Amino acid sequence: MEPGLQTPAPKGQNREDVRQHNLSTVLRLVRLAETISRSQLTAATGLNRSTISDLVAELEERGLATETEALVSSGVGRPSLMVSPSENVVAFAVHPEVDATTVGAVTLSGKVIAKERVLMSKSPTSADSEQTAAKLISKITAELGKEKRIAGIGVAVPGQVRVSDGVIRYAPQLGWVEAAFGPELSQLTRLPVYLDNDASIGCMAERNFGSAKGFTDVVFLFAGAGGIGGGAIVDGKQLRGASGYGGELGHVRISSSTQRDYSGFQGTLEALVRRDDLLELLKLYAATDEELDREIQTAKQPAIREKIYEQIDCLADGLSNFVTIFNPQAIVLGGFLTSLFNFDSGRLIERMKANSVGASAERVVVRPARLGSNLLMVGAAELPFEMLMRNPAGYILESIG
Amino acid sequence: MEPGLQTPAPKGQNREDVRQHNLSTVLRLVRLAETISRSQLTAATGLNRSTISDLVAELEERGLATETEALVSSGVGRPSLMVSPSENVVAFAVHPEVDATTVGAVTLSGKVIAKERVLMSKSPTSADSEQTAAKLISKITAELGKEKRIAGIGVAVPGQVRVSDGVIRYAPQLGWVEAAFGPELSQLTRLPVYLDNDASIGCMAERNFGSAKGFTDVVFLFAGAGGIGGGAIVDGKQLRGASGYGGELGHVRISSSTQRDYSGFQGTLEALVRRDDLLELLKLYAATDEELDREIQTAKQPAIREKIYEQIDCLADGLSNFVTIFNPQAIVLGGFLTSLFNFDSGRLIERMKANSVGASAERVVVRPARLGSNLLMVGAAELPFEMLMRNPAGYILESIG
DNA sequence: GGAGTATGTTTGCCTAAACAACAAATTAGG
DNA sequence: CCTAATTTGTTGTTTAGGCAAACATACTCC
Repeated sequence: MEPGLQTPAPKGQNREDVRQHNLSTVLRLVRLAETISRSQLTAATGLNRSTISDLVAELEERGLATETEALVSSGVGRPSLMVSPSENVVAFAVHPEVDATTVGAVTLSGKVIAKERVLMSKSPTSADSEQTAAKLISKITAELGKEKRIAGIGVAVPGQVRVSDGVIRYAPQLGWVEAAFGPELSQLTRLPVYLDNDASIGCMAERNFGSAKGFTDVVFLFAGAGGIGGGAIVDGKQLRGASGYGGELGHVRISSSTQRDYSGFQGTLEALVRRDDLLELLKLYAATDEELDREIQTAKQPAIREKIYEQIDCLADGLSNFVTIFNPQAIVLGGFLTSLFNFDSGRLIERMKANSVGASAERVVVRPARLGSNLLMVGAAELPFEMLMRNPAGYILESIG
Repeated sequence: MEPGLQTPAPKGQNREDVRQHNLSTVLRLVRLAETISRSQLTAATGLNRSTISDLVAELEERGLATETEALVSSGVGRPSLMVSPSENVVAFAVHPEVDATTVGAVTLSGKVIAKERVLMSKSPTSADSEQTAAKLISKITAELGKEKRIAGIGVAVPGQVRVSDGVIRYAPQLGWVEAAFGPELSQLTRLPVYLDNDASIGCMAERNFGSAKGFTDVVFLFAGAGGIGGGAIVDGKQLRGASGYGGELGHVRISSSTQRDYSGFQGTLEALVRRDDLLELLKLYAATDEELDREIQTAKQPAIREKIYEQIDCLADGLSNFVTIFNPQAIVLGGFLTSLFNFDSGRLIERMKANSVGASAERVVVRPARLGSNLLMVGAAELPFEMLMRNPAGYILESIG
């Protein structure tokens, strides 16, 4: 074995793991379908009727799923019982930004049942944001029914995260370096805290509940004030790479331009597709995405339209590369990129297909993101829910009070 | 569910699957280590001593592994028995090219025990190559000992393959379109045939037996006469994408240059890093990789050195993107790219790191490929071996005679 | 050569999935 | 409305296969 090698880690499977795997599979299917009959579960898993019965019973017993009678009959035979994810299992989502901190409560079924946003003084420290988040969490907790149970906290970080220990390695807009946000928030709230990069979280959210629901191979790009973030799902799993920093699609070089992006790289997607450039041309300062979108869709001035087309072309070049590399089923565009897409999706897609390997381009669909302002809430909550789903029987949910 | 959606396919796990999974895990570990003690297997898998004993016994019974006594003792206690992959399990590798067809026989342990190359008349049809391959296979089979058993045939295709049905979709250099190479060769030989793109196969070979052995996240690039092929291993698995055409890393656009690659795409890695350009400058025509390498390493003329540096820089830009996207543990360079690497690896790596996300670039290693002329033989044989390893108890090996 | 230690082997146990038989709830058809 | 056909849920039994414990074996160290 050579140094630096990660564990080969094809761990053996014992009997308990089988149960865990099957519970996990069933719970994932239930969440994916929102509501699904027991007979559909047997068909989808290949497990025996009685085994599904047993597994669903265990999920129900643990408060993770609920069974109801079928509303509409589906033909001949005894109607099958319907299974849904429990509405009483909740996770908190935290999104620290430079001007505000947002906290939400999201159910296992993906519904945002509470959301609070607090404006922050200029450039908060990591500790500031942690305390604000902790306060909001305790406030929201107090308003939740006693029957709810908490899976944990997920944090969407605008920067690089060391997923292993929950430390924010570098968040340029916030000015945080090596901030122990995860461990500290966990100490404040006495809840398990999981962190990830905001773009990765958005990608997962759109895959699980948005425009790319159920797909196994997805590319996600999001443009906001801080540049372009990206994420990819490869064969059903988030692309992370060896140390967890993979999928930084905004920093992919697509041109010889010397224009730099917010991290200083030249000719990258982020350097060439810039929300700020359009805002400046439109003389809009501090506009929301909605305002910017209105201006773009109704733009008349040739100079502005030309700039928009230029950006669409650059975006298309970036997408070409991702199609060639990933051969995805879907590409999801969020934030400001949605405006570019809506302005002339035909041009975008045509140019994308012209410059990518044909076999891969044939089937890919390009779509705007669907989750809007709930994107990061839903996605961040997926972090603790993912932990729960990996081991439904072993994961400990915190009761309220 | 929406049309075009792939099966969510989180299949349930029944009892037999556990046995299959464990046999598979053990066999993979045995192959990875070449020879490994039973006690190391218990440690690596987490399975019980008696379970490992049982699993190894089954592998031995099926002729997939052999047990020997330890040669050197490893300290206190009873010495553990050593397990190795069987030398009697063999797969054939086929590599059809425009001027020749090569067939090899490779053992489960990754040794090439026979190799035959037949020159072809100008531009053979798919049927020509199939027949040549079938003849070589039967010739080699006759020379193999009767105790050998055949896992099947793997074909390394210089082009796009529809892995699902073994049809070659498009092989530009050979001029084949929609050629049913797999089914037809299977009919001729009465053996199972699996096909894949040559670059993907090279990637897998270097990961399993070469410079990237044991790594979980690898980028592989190979430059030959036909351009640049690439492949990636993501989280231990070959990157394929939704329809199997992913990982075409040579066609990734890295510059605004209008120079076209062999598939007509502008500004791609393949368009800018060209073996042909150097051959022309060096006035070498039809040189082997070895000859070209000698000329490159000893190049004195400024014009030539400048061209080499230019290509190194372009290669570095491509690698930057792959580092940013994949955050791999290793990048493996094969064929002509090895010569560029050896000419000035410092410059290559420095420029690569300067233009990629720092956190990902920190740890990546860049290495020349190690398997040389056996690359595609070893890699193609992995296709049937992979099938065997997925289900060691169920996969049928053909006896000779 | 005896103590200590790690591994191989054998036996019975236990978990969880499969199976079979039966009960229940629906549709279809007269 | 009643019966047959069909599908699903439920219950008790069977079985595969991993695990633990007890014992045997082969090595090192003193």
